Amino acid sequence: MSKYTTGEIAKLCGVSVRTVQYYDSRNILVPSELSEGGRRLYSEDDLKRMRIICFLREAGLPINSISELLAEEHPENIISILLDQQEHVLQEELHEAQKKLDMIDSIKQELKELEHFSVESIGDIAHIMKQKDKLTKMRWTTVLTGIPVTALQWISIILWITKGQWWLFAVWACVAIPWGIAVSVYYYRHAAYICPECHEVFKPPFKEMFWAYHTPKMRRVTCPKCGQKRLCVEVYSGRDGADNG
Amino acid sequence: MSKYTTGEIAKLCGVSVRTVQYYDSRNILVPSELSEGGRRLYSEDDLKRMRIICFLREAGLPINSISELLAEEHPENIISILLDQQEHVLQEELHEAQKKLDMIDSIKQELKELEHFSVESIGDIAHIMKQKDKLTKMRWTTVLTGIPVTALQWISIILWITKGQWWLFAVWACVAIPWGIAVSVYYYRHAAYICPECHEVFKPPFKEMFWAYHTPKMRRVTCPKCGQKRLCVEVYSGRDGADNG
DNA sequence: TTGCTCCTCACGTCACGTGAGGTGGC
DNA sequence: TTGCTCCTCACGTCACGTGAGGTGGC
Repeated sequence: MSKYTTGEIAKLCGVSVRTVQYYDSRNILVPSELSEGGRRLYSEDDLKRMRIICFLREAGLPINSISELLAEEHPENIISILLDQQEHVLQEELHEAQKKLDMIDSIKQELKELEHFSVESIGDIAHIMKQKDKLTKMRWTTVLTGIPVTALQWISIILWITKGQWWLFAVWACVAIPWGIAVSVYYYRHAAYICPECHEVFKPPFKEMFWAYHTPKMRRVTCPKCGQKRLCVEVYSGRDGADNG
Repeated sequence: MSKYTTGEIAKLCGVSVRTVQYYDSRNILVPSELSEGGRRLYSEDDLKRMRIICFLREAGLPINSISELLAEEHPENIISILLDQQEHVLQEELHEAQKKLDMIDSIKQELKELEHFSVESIGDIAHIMKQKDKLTKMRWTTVLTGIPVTALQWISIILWITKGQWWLFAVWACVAIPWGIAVSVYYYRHAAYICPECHEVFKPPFKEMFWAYHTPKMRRVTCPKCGQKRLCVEVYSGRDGADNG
């Protein structure tokens, strides 16, 4: 029976000498013999055991679990449980990593759209991203309730021109005016803006916001903190107060 | 200016009190004030900084990197680098987790096919899985080189029966016999078997192997260690000796 | 006075990596 | 004798979690 040294076992199993020593200290793989000088000597069976340990470690099983498994009289009872648990853990890890990757992609995207970058911009990006879903939902609500109103508008105009039926246009006006008011109030309530200079999150007065120049994502409003009128990124705001988001 | 306690900062940022204290000890978020009793008091700016830290931590950035980023005069220079690095790290993690999941699935698959399970079976599974690709390749080589030989066989038989042309069959025989020998030798050289009882990896004599009953994955051969004739799982073996795999 | 919160040690986590300083074995 | 390998401490990693024992602040 040939005997293997620590280094040989390590090389055969593709791990470091320290790892082999560590498994001894943890009583997971104790050498079957010691030389007179105190060196570890491993048997053929030890090597087989080490191969099993390394294989299970490659699947990510913690050494405690491996230790229990190898000590078990009836390993068939727990191997399936261990594998199922580990599968669960790994799927969690997978989702975690994927979530973080998505975050990083979003941050990169936002970074591109920023003009002046500072540390506080990261806070703005965080704010924008955390409220992104709600903001998107709010915008869709506005657009979707607008579709029937707009449709009614065009139909009524066409009917008025082609057939002289003005009453449908009157109906449209009766619907469109309350709708316009409701949507404006709803939008005002849930929108806030981030100042690109001082990074304040604020709500401008209704009148200013209503008439302000805007793009799909920005609006030209006055920051109450620095007093400047700038193009500010729109974000969702749960309440009327902007500070407690 | 309102001041926040450790617990308030923790709650507002969704972390533990210990985490807030830890960031102080690591000089990442030092409270801007201390009470007379030695309690940490955080300002509004501290809260903003904490939110940035937590946001970057959620993306998985290490606190050292966050610390450097926040200390930097021109963070725009390093934020992109940090994000790229982190993206790399996360993609690695993703692949690692996926690899481990695949392994676990394979182990589960092999477990189902085993009859008697013991700790050593795990070693067998490891052996089977590590050589799986090579074994598959070997089997495909056999099958693919066999296709033209078989095609020639049928064509020559049909020609002989329908048109009485026997010479193509003679050509087939001249090809098929060397091919059969070559394939058998090749297969014998690269196949080994695992005894389901004593878990020995061995090569039976050519003659026994050639005539033995077999299924696609198993062959009924005699284990040289325990001396029993059993259905043994076929594995790939690099050399003639079975021990040094 | 009573809860609640916060404070500082100080050790634990997980599977090793990395020296330091010394020695076995060919 | 000279390399090479191996030995045992013992500390470091990473971002906190978890008590212990004590105290601030309403």
